[in-house]
Amino acid sequence: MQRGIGASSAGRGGRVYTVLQQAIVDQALPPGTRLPEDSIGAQFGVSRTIVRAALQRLAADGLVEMKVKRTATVARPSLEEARAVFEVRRCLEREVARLVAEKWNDGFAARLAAHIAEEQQAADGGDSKATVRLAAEFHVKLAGMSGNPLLVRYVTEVVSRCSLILSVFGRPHQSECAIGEHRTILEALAAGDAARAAAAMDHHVALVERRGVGGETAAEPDIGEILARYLPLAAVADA
Amino acid sequence: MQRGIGASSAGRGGRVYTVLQQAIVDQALPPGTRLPEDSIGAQFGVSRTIVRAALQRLAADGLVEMKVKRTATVARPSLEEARAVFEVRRCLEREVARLVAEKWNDGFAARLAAHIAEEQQAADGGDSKATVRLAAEFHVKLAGMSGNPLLVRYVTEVVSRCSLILSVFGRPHQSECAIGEHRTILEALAAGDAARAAAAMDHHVALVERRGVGGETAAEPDIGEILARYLPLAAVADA
DNA sequence: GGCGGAAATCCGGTATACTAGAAATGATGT
DNA sequence: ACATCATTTCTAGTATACCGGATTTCCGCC
Repeated sequence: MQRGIGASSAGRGGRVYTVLQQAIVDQALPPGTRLPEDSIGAQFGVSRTIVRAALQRLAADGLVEMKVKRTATVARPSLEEARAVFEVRRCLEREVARLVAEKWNDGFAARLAAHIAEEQQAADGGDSKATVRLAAEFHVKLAGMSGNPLLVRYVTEVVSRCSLILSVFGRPHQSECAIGEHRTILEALAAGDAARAAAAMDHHVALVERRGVGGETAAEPDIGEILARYLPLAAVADA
Repeated sequence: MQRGIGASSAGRGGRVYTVLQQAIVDQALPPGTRLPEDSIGAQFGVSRTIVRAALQRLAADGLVEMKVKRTATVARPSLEEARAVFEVRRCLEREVARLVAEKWNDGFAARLAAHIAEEQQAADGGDSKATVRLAAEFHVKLAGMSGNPLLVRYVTEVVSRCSLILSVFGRPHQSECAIGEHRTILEALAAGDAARAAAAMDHHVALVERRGVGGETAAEPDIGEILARYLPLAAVADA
């Protein structure tokens, strides 16, 4: 599993799209980062045409913001957007759980068990980047088992956006998906209990949301307040 | 309400996108229709760059097919795709019903009643094109009332695709959305009964699917079988 | 007369040139 | 010393040129 979340289409533009998407969900490119078409094109050895197409796709996915005549930036989701995305995600993933339970077979069980083992290994090894990526892939893999390509597309999109959201609102270096919760889902599916699987999934997504966005209103990152917190340090540095 | 389903973004490319989308869901451009970038650009007085971007968006929406090095065409959904789209649509619209029931208020009631009246008027006037368009807009409007922009986007997409699907599999000139079913949904919402509203919506979408795609497997349009049906006619013509 | 291949044509993929608007930088006056 | 305005630079929007692959057309051959 070298690939990230989305298997891209066009050979050339697809590369740019995939790399950018991975970089964004991996938080290698934090929200607000400028994404000038020229420099990115130079980086990849392609023209602006290609980069532009990739950025437009990313914008459609909600991962980058493209305002007219302004340099594209990595999206900085608002709290409302975050809630909206999680709301849709819960709805979609409940359906995924239902459908996968319906179509359940031993191959699924084996694949998911292997995936969870991989997650455990990454977590044990302290590889937090891999942990986050594998957690997201768990959900996409599950969606794939529903046999519904549109559902896969939507889940992929919504999971990616959740990663971005967590990078804005979540406490850093916190594993978003408790592996145990994935195990619980797998168990419910293996038991052939669609309702329990859907409930477990719903609960899991709710927990991810709570861990990431938090129960309170948590206010937009206020630049003034942040700087104020640094004033004492500046005073020390001055002395 | 002059606009069709999607309010587009960029002034220039948005125009092309919107017009093409409308033309496709109105079945003015039947599935399989070639969409050469040059001629479309000439038509709109813009360059291929713009048209290409619009086509790419449409392709992402599942309304056009873009294979490499091949002229884009209006998508011709397969039966499996059709089922997949309806499956997701049911899931999304159930959620819409739930959410709208939660946020219900008199303004919503008035707006929906007015919309349904418009539908009735179009149906009475025998304007089948308007009837179809208004039926689709009912669902998008409802989604808008959920207050969830992502949900609106997904519902819009999925409803558009359903229109296209019905144009392939549905009997022609059949009103897809019985207006009575819309009224039933409105009543359930007005009664503040979220569960009943969700059920009514689910039932409605299921009916739309049944009317369009049909209950049986109905097999892909088999070119051989279709031609065979014409053989007797050819014999007569020969005589 | 229908079939297969070569030439001509069409058309999509990509790079690039040009324009103009936005942001950054520096100059000028109070 | 600061604010305002001019200038310069950066970069997005769009058109267009060029290339190569796909499609069609047409001609000669069986």
